[in-house]
Amino acid sequence: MSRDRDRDRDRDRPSIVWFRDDLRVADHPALHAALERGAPIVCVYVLDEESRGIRPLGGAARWWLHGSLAALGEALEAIGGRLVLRRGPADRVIRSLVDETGAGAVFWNRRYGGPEREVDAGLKDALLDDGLIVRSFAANLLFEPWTIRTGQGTPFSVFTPFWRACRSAPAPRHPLPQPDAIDRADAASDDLDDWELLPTRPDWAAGLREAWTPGSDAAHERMRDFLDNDLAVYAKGRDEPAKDVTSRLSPHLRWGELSPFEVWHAVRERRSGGEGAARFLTEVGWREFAWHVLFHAPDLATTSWRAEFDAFPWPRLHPKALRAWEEGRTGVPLVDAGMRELWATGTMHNRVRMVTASFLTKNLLIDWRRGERWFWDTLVDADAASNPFNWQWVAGSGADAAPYFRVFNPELQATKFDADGEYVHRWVPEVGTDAYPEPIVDLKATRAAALAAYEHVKAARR
DNA sequence: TGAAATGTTGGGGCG
DNA sequence: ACGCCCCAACATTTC
Repeated sequence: MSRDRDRDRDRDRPSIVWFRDDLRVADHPALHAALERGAPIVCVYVLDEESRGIRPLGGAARWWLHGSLAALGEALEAIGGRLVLRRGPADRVIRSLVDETGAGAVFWNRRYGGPEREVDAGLKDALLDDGLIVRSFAANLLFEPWTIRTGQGTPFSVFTPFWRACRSAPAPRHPLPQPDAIDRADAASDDLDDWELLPTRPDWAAGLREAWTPGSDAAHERMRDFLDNDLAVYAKGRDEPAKDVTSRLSPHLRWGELSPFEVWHAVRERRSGGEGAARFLTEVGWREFAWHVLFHAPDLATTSWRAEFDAFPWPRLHPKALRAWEEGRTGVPLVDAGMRELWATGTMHNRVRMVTASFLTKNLLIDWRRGERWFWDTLVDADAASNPFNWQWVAGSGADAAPYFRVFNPELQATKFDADGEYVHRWVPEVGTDAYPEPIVDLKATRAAALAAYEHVKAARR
């Protein structure tokens, strides 16, 4: 810190704050640091579809990003700032922005995906070589992935001890205050509409608009609503998809409209929430665990975390079966309800995600990567860690995964968690009529076939 | 954060 | 009164 101060001889040269998966103003350490530095600030977001290994955003994600950037722009303008939009390879874009503005410092909050870390590390080196101040901050995870280690010094591969270690680590810091004024430096900006993040032909986003409001204000409002009304019944109600008792905070966290530090402390302050509060924080813990695992296995979206799963004999893909699953036409009511909810709203209830994923990988015997891709394209909350992590969890190839032989029976799951059929009828109104098709596969027979195929994995382990 | 098969137990009907 | 059978309820094992 003091070294930075010594270096920072030109303290009137602007600071650049590079916004990424942290589209908020409150509890934003990089912005906070820039304000403390004192020089005028350039706030920038870079749409990077070119850097090596960066995964292109899915359609639902692009829709969300548009709304979130618009909201962030307004939030910054409300305190005298402005959001500059640029497009291109991030290292080149940021460096040219430094040249244009004569910036003396660049601040950002850390990313944890493999390709993103490479971009950031390369840029940091280049900027330091040019004599700039460069600082990165912990903002989007409660626990930096490399700080949580087993007694052997290795990364965790099982959730429960991981979360126990987190709980005994230094407590997450308190959120930073919301800034009230920004002294801004100007730079040319793209027009958000020119990025064409929103769907046009066809406009499939009507259901998303109805279900969601991207942006930090809506995120904070949703959190308060959840804590006030749902936390008390969360522990029991979270498993029933017809009840709207889940937090629905995942996309807001995905885009950093809300920080996990804000969530952590808001929940802790309502410890009277009791069982619901503890349970909800455990779910936040699974998010942390997914990033911990991804940090140590950056190719999680393409490679089995358990190497022996490479021996799994996935049959040749039946495109019609995949398509039926994607479109909610499998003839299995709970599966179709979930897939239709996903397509319509960009989200799916957690329990139904497990059921639909189990059905794809075990009843249809389709590689989990296919499902992961579809969810990546259609979910508003898919991130580089949670999406592949949870797919591998269901498939059995992942860290602390459900054993492969755990096959969900969609009919039994429906009777257990949607007993009166409310959720199914909401999304599949024609169920029970002639208009609804027979199941495309026999649940019992395909379950047996999946278990038989799994024998190859067991053999490979030996 | 399974499901199904298999095993065990105990109440009650019945001859 | 007693043994036998059935079967639900629950527990354990297996995949």
